[in-house]
Amino acid sequence: MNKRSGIESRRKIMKAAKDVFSRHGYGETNIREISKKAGMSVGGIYLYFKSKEELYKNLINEGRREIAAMTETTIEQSRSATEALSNFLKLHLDYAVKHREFILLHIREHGFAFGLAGKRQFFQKQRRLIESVIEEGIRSSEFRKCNVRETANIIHGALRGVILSMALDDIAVRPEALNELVFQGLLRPDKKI
Amino acid sequence: MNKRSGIESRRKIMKAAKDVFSRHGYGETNIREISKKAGMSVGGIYLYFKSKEELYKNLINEGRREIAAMTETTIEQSRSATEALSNFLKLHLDYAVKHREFILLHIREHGFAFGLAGKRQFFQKQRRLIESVIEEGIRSSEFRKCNVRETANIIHGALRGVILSMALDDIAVRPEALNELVFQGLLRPDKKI
Amino acid sequence: MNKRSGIESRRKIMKAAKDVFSRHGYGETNIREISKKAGMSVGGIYLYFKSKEELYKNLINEGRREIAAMTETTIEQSRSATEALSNFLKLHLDYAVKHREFILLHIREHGFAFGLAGKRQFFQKQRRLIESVIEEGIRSSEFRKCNVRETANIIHGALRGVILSMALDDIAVRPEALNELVFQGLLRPDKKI
Amino acid sequence: MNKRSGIESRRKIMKAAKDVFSRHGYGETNIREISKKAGMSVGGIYLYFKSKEELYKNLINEGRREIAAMTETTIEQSRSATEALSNFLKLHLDYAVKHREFILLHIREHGFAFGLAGKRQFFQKQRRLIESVIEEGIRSSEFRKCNVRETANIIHGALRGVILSMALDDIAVRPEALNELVFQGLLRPDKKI
DNA sequence: TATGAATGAGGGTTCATTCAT
DNA sequence: CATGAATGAACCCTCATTCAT
Repeated sequence: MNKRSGIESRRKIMKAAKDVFSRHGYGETNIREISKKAGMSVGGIYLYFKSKEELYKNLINEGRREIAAMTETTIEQSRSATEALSNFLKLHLDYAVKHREFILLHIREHGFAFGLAGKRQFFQKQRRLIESVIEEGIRSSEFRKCNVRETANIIHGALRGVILSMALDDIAVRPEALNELVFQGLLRPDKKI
Repeated sequence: MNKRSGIESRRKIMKAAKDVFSRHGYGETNIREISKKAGMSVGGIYLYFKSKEELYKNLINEGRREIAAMTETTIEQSRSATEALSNFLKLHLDYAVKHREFILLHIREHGFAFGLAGKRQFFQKQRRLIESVIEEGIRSSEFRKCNVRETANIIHGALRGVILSMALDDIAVRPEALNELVFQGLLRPDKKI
Repeated sequence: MNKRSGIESRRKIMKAAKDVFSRHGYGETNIREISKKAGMSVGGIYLYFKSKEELYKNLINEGRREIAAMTETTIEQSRSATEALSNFLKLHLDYAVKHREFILLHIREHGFAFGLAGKRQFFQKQRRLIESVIEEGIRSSEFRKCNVRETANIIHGALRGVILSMALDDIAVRPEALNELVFQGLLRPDKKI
Repeated sequence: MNKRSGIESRRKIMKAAKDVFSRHGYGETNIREISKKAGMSVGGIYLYFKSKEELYKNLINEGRREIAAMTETTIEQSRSATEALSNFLKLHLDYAVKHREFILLHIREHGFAFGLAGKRQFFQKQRRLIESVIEEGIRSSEFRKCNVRETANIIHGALRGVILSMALDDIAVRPEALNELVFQGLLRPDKKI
C-alpha cells in the first residue's frame, strides 16, 4: 500500500528465496514455494523480480557485496599481515556460521552459466586481497618466502572448502584452529627445514 | 538402429552424462541432451538406467568407489605419516585434474536430498583416514600435537576447497605447494611459538 | 488467459472428460484432447484435478452418487414391490438415455484396478436393493416364489446389459417392454407351469 | 524351426495376449508383458502379428467365430422355439464360464473405434437369431405375442449383462434360473393379465 | 524363425510467467 | 500493489515397432 510495504515485501521474498534456494538448489526450487513461504501470491514476486533467475542473482549479489565490504574494512584496520590474514579467515568463518544459506546458495551456483562471470570476479578479488596480505607479510618478515600467487590460491581454496564443510556437513571449525594450521603447519618445529 | 554391445552403450551414456551433468547440474540437465551427446535415442538411455536420478547416482558412486580404492591403497603403502598425508593430498589433486567433471558433479550434488547419506558417508570415511594419519604422525613425533579431529576436518575441507577452485575456477595448484603450506605453515620458523 | 469462476472451469473439464473418456476409454484418452475440448490449456486441467486418474475417478463417482440417490428416493416412494421394481428399471433406462457417456465410462472401467472396489460396492448395493424389493414382492404375494438372490442378480445383470446395448449399439428399449418381459416372461400364460 | 513350431508359437502368443489384454485392457497392456508371458522375444510377436491392434482383433474374432458356429449349430438342432432359446442362453452362459478372458476382452473393447463394425455385425447377427426364434415361438403358440424386435433386443441385452456380471463381478448364474425368469417372468401366474 | 537393443513419437505432468481483476 | 487462475513449452519416461544379427 505505501512505500514501506513495498520494501518489506521485497525483503520477505529475498528471505524466503534464500531459504528455499539454499535447500533445494536453483533447478529444484519453484516459485510457488517461495511465494508461499514469503506469504504472498506468485504474481506478487514478479512485481519485485522480473524472473526467477533475477531473484537468484540478486540474492547472490547481495551476499557478495556484504562480504566484500566487511572484508575490505577488516583488512584495512589490521596492523600486521598476520593479524590481517587471521581476521580475514575469522571473518569468513563467522559469516558462514551466521549465513549458512548464503554459503549453500553461493557454492551450488546454478548452471555455472549465468553469474559465473560475477563469481569469478568476486573470488578473484578475494584472492588478490590474500595475495597482497601475503606480500606484505613477506616484506615485513612475518611470513617465510613462498610463491605468493599460488599460496594465496591455496589459502583461498582452503577457506572455501572449510566453509563448505561447515555448511554442508555440519562440521564445526574454530577460527583459531584454522589459524594454527595455516600459520604453523603440521610439522613439529624441530622437524622443519 | 545399430547393434552395440551393452557395455559399450552404457559407457557412452555414462560419459555423456558426466559431461552434461557436470556442466549444468542435475536439475538443469535434460535427458535429451545426454542422449544426443551419447549418440543414442532417449529411450536407449532408459534401457540402461531406469531414471535420470539413477543415472546420476551411478555416476557419483562410480567415482566414489574409484577414489576410495585408490586412497586406501596409497595410504597403506606409505612408510610414514608425512608420506601418507603427502600422498593423500597428491592423489586427490591429481584425480581432480584428470576427472574435472566428476569433481563438479560430486560437489554440486543435486537437491541435497537423494544421495546425501552416501556423500556424508564417503566424506566421513575420508576424514577418518586423515585423522588416523595425523594420530600416527603425532605418535611418531613427526607432527606437533594438535586437536586431531579438528585438524583432520580442516585439512579435508582445505583439500576439498582447493580441488573446487581447480575445477571451477581453473586455478592450478601443485601438490608440492599444498604440502608446503600444510606441513610448514606460513610463518617464518623463527617467528613461531 | 480469461478469468473464469473455478466452478465453471471444473465443470467444463468434467464435461469434456466425460465425452472423451467415454469415446476412447481411459488408456486411449489423452489429456491434451480433453483440454482442447474443454477450451483450456493442459496445465489448467491440473489446477482442478491432480492427475488423469483422479479426473477419471471423479467422473465415475459423481455419476454413481447421482444414480444412488435417485434410486433410493424412487424405491422409497413406491407403494408396492411391482411399482418399485418397475420404477427402478425405468429410472435406470431413462438415466442411460440421458447420460450415455456415463454409462460407457462406468462399464468400460479402466484397468479393473483402480476403482474396482468402489464399483463392486456400488453394484452390490444395487443388487441388495433389488433383492429387498423381490422379497417384499414375494411376501405380498405379488411375485411368485424364487431364489431371491439369484433372481436379483439376473435382473440386475439384465438391466445392465440392456443399458449397455442402448449406449453401445444404439438400441432403443422402452421401459414398458422391459417391464413386460421381466414381469410376464415370454411364455403364453396357458403354457406356464 | 519347423512348421509345427510356428503354429505353436502363434498359439502361445494368442493365449498370453488373451490373458494380459483381458486383465489390463487394450491401452494398458504392453507387448513386452505379452512376449514375456508367451516365452518369446518382442520381435517374435511381430513375426506372427503385424501390430498390437492386429493381435487384439485376431483374439476377438477367433472367439466370435467360435461362438457364432456353436450358436448356429445349437439352434439348428433344437426341436422347438422354447428349446432353442433355452439352449441359446445356456450355451452363452457356459461359454462365459469357460472363457472368462474372452468375455472381458470382448466387452472392454478398445477405443470403440477399431473393430466396432465387426462387433456390431456380430451382435446384430445374434439378435436376428433371437428374433427368428421368438417369431417361431409365437407362430407355434409357445410364446405370447409381443414386439419381436424389441423383445429380442431385451433378451440379447439381458444375456450380455448377465454374462458381464459373471465375468466382472464373479456372480454365478445358473442357466435354469435365467430360463425361469425369461420364460415365466416374475409375477405370480394368477396376478397376470 | 528368432532375438532384443535401439528408436522416437507421444503421453502425463510441472512450472515459470502473464494478466484480468 | 496484489492476486491466483490460466497458459503452454518443456520435462521425464514409456512403449509399439524395427532391424542387424
